[in-house]
Order: sequence, then structure tokens, then C-alpha cells
Amino acid sequence: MAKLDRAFYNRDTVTVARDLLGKCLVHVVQGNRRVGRIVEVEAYVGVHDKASHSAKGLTTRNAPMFGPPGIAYVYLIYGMYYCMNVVTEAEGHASAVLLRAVEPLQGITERTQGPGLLCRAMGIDKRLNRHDFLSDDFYLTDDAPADFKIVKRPRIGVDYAGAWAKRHLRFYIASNPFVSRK
DNA sequence: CTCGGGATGCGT
DNA sequence: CGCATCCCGAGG
Repeated sequence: MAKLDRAFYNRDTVTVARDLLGKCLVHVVQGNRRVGRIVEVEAYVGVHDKASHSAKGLTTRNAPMFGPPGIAYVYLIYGMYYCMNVVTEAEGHASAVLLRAVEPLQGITERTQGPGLLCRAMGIDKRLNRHDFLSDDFYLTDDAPADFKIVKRPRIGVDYAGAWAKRHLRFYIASNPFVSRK
């Protein structure tokens, strides 16, 4: 139940991505807790990663990726959905983990099987951009199942990234029904 | 300023 | 496969 600390996020991005599986995301909305267990993530490993928003260098949109570990990077996609990342590694590394799906545990009434649906169901929007995961209304806890199998696959929707599109940087909990694109 | 595409999701 | 819908980055 303990909140993940700064050191957790300040590590190699693939390691953080895998370790985030099974952990719980908590967002307190108008006094009510919305809790989901992370079951699917993708790692975006820095400015050399052609699939990463940070590959084009620092811009207004991706600036949070260049910030300190343990803050959120939230952006609008296709004019209608938000996607939420957890910024990793030391400030300036411009790496992050995209949360793609959670298993509803508490206070969630909408589907969560995909990055856009996840944000909508958990009440995550641009207001949480740059938000610190060590805050009291939006954070991650270490509460996770004892053991589970992790599947590695190429990331979704990054065909433009050449060789980087083939890298197995998407991770999800095997046979979990809340993983997207089954 | 215009212009085009996007780490999506849903319906056909 | 088409499309909704809009922010933002590139270019003139």
C-alpha cells in the first residue's frame, strides 16, 4: 500500500516499465478514490527512440518528458483522448512509460482497456500534465500480486518509427482480460 | 498564418 | 477501412 518513491522512477525505463505492472494507480476525484491495477505499459526510452515524442527534441508538448522522474506527461491525441505517461530516469533523459491499460479495482465505471479509455475512466486530463506522482491525490502504490507472467511485444501504433517499431517495448500481464487489443 | 498528422477507439 | 476532433509542430 506504500506510495512508490522518487527512486523507483529514477531508474532504467524498461526496468520501471516492467516493475509498474501489477502496481496500483490512484486518482482522488472530488474526494472519491479511483483505483486501477496497471496491466499494460509501453517504454519510450529517450531521444534516440524514434517512436518517442522526445525524438524530435524539446518542444512545448513534450517538455514534461525532459523533467524530473516521477511526474506525469499527459497529452491529447486525435482531438478526443488523453494519454498518460510516467516520466522516468534522471532529468533531461526524456524517457517515459505509457500506461496503456489498468484493471478496475475501485471507483471506476468506464472501460479501461487502452490508453485513451484508461484516462477517461480515471478522470485524467491535461490538468494533470506535469503532476507529481508523490502528491496525495494522484500517485502509485506498490500493492501488487506476488507473481505473474510478463509478455513482451512491439509497441502499438508506432509504425512510423522504423526499426524502433519492432523493438519489444510493450509489456503486459499474461492472460489478463483488461489488456488492450486482445 | 495555414496545414497536416497523430503513442485512439468505434462503427461498418 | 473510415472517421470524429483538435492541439501542436513545421513551414511560409
